[in-house]
Amino acid sequence: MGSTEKLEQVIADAQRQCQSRGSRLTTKRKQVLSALVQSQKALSAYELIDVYKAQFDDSMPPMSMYRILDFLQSEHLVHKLNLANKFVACAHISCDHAHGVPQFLICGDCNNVQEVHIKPELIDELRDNVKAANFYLISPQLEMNCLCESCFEQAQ
Amino acid sequence: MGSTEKLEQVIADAQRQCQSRGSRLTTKRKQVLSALVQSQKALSAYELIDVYKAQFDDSMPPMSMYRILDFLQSEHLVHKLNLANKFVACAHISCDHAHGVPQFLICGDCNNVQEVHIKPELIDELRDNVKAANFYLISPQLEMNCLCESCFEQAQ
DNA sequence: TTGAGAATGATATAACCTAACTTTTTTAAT
DNA sequence: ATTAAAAAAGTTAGGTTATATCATTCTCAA
Repeated sequence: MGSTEKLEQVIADAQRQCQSRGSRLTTKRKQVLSALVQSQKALSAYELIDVYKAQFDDSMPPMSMYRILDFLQSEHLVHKLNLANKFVACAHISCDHAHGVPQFLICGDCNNVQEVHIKPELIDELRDNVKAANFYLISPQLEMNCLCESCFEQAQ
Repeated sequence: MGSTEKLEQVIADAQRQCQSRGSRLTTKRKQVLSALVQSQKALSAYELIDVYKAQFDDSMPPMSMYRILDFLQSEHLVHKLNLANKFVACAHISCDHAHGVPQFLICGDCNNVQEVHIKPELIDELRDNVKAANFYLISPQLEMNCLCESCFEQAQ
């Protein structure tokens, strides 16, 4: 599957998911998601504004971008990486299986991001830690400060 | 042990640790650490400036606060919580055992923080995930979005 | 077709963080 | 004690990230 078809597939799936949840993937939201899906790395809201400007020849105020990103996060189509204050498209929009807990490997140099899955048993253990401390887990997303292969090699 | 003695103990231990590493826990650094140790919750750099002002009747520019926080982090006396853009004193300054990987449970309502330890086997598994993706782990600190017991009960 | 709610626009500003240069303080060698 | 080097802290300025608030436009269903 070429990258264009893959993008279209992802957008179509996102569209369907929103419909089934009674929310609307408007044109702007679709454009922002599309830009993020195409990006090879995590982007800040302001970087995304620049990409949006370039790609769609239209401006977008920060407020709107943040609102759209909030929406996409609430639909689980986009994740915010707090380690980097940047955003990535969910890597599993077009997957069948239910989404498990994501573990994000973030390259501190180039902001390249890998989204991998975590074994449920592992999550259970983390949950046990939480419970033992009398806390209640809201969202178990994990983010880890890494170097990707090429940045790691350059650092040697 | 009362809270005053505990504080003094922690500061003394921090002092010793810095000395043994050839770094200096200056008066200002000590004051900032002390304020953080006494705080029941995570504080932002600017909140910490206010606390510092109130407690020591002295002002501190943001730049200085960030520098001091950088220093304290490099000495492993303070952790930055990226989920909240806030800082906490390490909960194990006065512990004998080597510091394992911390897992931070952050109450999204009141910013109360619990620092717990993670089983080494669990970290190993997370590391395996990283390795399998051809990434190289830099820092494995985990942060989890939670509610503390009392905020959880209030939300019901 | 019209009214309610959702989405977006516009403006302003708050909150977080760092670069770069200056001054002060500390340390260690003379 | 004196002084040069290094470390810490001060100062100024500005960049990045994020949100509050009110106004306008769009969309959908009654």
